[in-house]
Amino acid sequence: MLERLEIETFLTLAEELHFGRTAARLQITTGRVSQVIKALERRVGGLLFERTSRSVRLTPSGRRLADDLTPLVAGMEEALRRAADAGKGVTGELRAAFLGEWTAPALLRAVARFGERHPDCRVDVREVQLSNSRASLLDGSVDVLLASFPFDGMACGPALLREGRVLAVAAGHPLAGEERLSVEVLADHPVVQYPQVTSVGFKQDRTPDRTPSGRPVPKGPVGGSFSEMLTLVAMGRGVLPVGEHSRQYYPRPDVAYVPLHDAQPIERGLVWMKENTTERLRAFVRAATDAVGSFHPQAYPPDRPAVPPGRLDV
Amino acid sequence: MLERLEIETFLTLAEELHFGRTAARLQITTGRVSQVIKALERRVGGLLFERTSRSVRLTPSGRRLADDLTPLVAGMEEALRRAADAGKGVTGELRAAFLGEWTAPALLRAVARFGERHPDCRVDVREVQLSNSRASLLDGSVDVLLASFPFDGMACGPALLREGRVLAVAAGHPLAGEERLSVEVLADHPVVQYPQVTSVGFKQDRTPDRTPSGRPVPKGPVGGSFSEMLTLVAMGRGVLPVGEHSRQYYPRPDVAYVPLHDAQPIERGLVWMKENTTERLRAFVRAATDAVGSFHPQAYPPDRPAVPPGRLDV
DNA sequence: AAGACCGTTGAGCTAGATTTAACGACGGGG
DNA sequence: CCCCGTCGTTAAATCTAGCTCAACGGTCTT
Repeated sequence: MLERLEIETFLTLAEELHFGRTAARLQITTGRVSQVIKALERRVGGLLFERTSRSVRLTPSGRRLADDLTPLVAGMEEALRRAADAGKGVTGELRAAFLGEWTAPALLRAVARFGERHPDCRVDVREVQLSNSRASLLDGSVDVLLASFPFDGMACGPALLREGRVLAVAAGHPLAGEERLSVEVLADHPVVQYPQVTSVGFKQDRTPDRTPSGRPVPKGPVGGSFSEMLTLVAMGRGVLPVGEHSRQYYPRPDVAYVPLHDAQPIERGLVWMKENTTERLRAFVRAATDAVGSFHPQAYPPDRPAVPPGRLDV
Repeated sequence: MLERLEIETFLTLAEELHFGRTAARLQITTGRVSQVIKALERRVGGLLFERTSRSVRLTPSGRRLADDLTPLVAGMEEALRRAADAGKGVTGELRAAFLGEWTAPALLRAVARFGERHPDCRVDVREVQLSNSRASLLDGSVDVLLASFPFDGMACGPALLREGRVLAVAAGHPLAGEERLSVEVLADHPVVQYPQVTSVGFKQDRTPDRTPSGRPVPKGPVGGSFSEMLTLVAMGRGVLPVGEHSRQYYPRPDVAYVPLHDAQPIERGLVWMKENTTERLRAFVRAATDAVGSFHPQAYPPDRPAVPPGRLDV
């Protein structure tokens, strides 16, 4: 028997023929992919891939193994699905939530797709706030949540939404007139801070304490909610990197949005407590991925073109 | 996808319907079996086994899942075997060794069975000594070894040989006339020690430093080889617990063997470096298991009757 | 009533999985 | 021609979660 990771790594690499993309899809590092494939090859006693730093190709026995394994994996997932159906695992109820109303359409698309596939399962959709998002997962009042990555301590699926970042500044701010900015400017202005309840990883992503070049970022005042934070920006108390969608969803005459051309995109996707990763939940994640398309973690472009947030009508 | 351990645990339990035997076969603890099955059930969303402390039964969905999974696992192993064949993984050469000539017949049986299944693979059989057994695996001059458990730091297959223990004492020793003894007597006489090169786990098993009740065992002189150790016994320098086979293979007028009625049996099986667990090696372990029968770790009786060492003619 | 057997549970540890970072190979562009 | 960016590999460092251990409660036997 092979380990799950060995099978998944092998089949993914056989499909992608690229270590970096394989790693991104499996949420591991390229080093790990290399190790796993190598171990598999040592075990089998022959090469499965011919690879240079320039190309990756299946060997004949590699192709054969991939062809043999693919239907078996499909069968295994099918068997599991049947067991979950029989055990009422994909029926019953699922509580899904979104965080920030502009993401609701994406979630509703996922819910619709899931509903087609599993008509027996009731899905509850609700909204959570920045302040209670974590608690709602922890106390079980929500099973799965569409939220920004990273969401520390939770399991997460692939990214479903991706958008560029813009810097929110007061209308009269010296930077307000710029065409585009570098994230390096964060070192020169106080940055409004997210509330305490949000996770360190999240804050680090949105309001890093250092610029990429290592310069410290001055901390501005803390806001309790997103609109409160925007108000602080409008008052000139600080600047705030936000997602592009804010332009459309939070147009304010007293706030200007300037593109940050060298920032990593913001990614959003489904998160849940890994302690209760049920088959039902997996089915929902699959439905969501199929319904809205997915991105693999930064650095490797998606195979299909990005779905612009604005076009996400249900 | 399921983890390998989940699949194996589930299928083994479905077959054994007993947590203890399942754990023994998989070389894990019953607690782990319980955890894994529970996790699987949580994931599927329903019970797979109905169990009391008295009985374990498959539920309908459990039976269904087992029936679905079994052929898939078989297919996976078949695919792997084919890949190994194509990649020359089960051809080439395999170096197998025995430790103590009386175990040679068992190894030769295994070699014969393996030869039938894999005529393309040349098998070299050789003998190693207590003193160089570990080194021969480490330096790659031997791939797999039939030796006593435990063999620290090496991977091992199921036990293939099992025998009771007897205490070797000098012919004139006060204990020489006894019918049977308890291992507790070890506390009352110096015990001849195995050479330094053997592993701590092995020495602990053969010449423990405490009796089961916790009394310290006095250490006698160290011998460099088995016959040297027996000579020390004959000289009255100490006693030595050995396997029953010694009666037949090391009959000495100056040494008496007295059964230890409450000692765990000595187990022997194949050991190898887990860093190069190749498909070829696995095939050999399977062949050996099929050829000589296997025991699962102490405590749970084997399904088939033990093959007495004396009957192991090739 | 006591004891043997069995599955469960939670705390705790350690081995193994995974990451990190440095490296060498390979092409393309200036 | 050389430098730079991309890519896969590797060894060492890190840390997680897989696993064991031990205590427990239930069940059947004598």
